[in-house]
Amino acid sequence: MRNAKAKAARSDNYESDFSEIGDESLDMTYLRGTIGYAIRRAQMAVFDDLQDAIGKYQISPTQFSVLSLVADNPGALQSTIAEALGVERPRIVPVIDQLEKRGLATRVRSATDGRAREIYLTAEGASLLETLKSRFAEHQRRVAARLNSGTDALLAELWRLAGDA
Amino acid sequence: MRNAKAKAARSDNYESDFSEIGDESLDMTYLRGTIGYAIRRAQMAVFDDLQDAIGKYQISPTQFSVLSLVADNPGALQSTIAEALGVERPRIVPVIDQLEKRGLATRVRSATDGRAREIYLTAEGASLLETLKSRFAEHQRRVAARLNSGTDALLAELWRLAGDA
DNA sequence: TATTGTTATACTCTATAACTATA
DNA sequence: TATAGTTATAGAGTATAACAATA
Repeated sequence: MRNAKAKAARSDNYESDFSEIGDESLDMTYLRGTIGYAIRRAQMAVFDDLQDAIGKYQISPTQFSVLSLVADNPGALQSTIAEALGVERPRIVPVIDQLEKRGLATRVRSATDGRAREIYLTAEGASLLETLKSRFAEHQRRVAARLNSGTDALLAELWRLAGDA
Repeated sequence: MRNAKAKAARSDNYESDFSEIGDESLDMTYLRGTIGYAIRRAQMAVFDDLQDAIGKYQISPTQFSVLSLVADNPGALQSTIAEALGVERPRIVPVIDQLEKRGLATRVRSATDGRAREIYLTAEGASLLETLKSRFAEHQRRVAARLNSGTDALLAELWRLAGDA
């Protein structure tokens, strides 16, 4: 399942666990040998687990990223955050909007440059982040337990793929 | 850049390479230690490279997956394809629609079950797929060259993460 | 009654372009 | 003229629900 609703409240008459015909599985030899598809399936599974871990706090992976980034970089500008996360700047606006609306973060107009907004966590935001990090640590332990070699080796390879080794 | 347009025709006055303020990079120690975020960034980079490789053929990663799957499993049903790819069945409909409209695949009503549609590649679809696979192989070589250990070891770990080791 | 494929709908993620206010 | 943030818009991608044809 890829989201909370699917797991929590799937319609009873929508789908049974097994289909009548075509339940033979397909030959996926080719796709299983491709890095792109393997990454996609791994991400689907890891994000599902993450959703289980922090979904009940109504925090998306992106929101979690921003919270942790601002915690370690208080006063960071929105454009700097966007650049660090590798997304375009308009993408960050609604993310901060949500965090601000929930009282987890605040925008502070820069004293030295009136265009810029420094982002800070509120006490509540910092507190929630600690809870989230604790849940996240459980999530990562769960996911890492599936690995054959160590987490650090996988992380190193993933960051190499990301071009930021 | 995450898509073709961004690279090909970015507006000249939209963004320069360096911002005036806030160009210091942030402390990302925490995020860089998380599997979920590392996978996300790796996927972004790998899909960017894949886009470079097959984007000019107007084929999305999902379409490529379906083409290769149908090539190795002629006559596969839409529901079986959806299940193999881990997506809901309605998701497959527009994908097959597109492939059919371009003459790359065909729907054939099953002789034994009038509800089912068997999917086959056309000669043109099979031909294009061969071209795409050749381009894909270059893409995979390029991406794999970033790795420290071998591709097979990474694939094994990714499929373990995906819960399908 | 159940299943395959489909349509309708909605929500998320993402990017681009253009606007505002400041510099 | 350039930059930070914002707004508006559009296009993927994904899921859920309900429907038509068939079983």
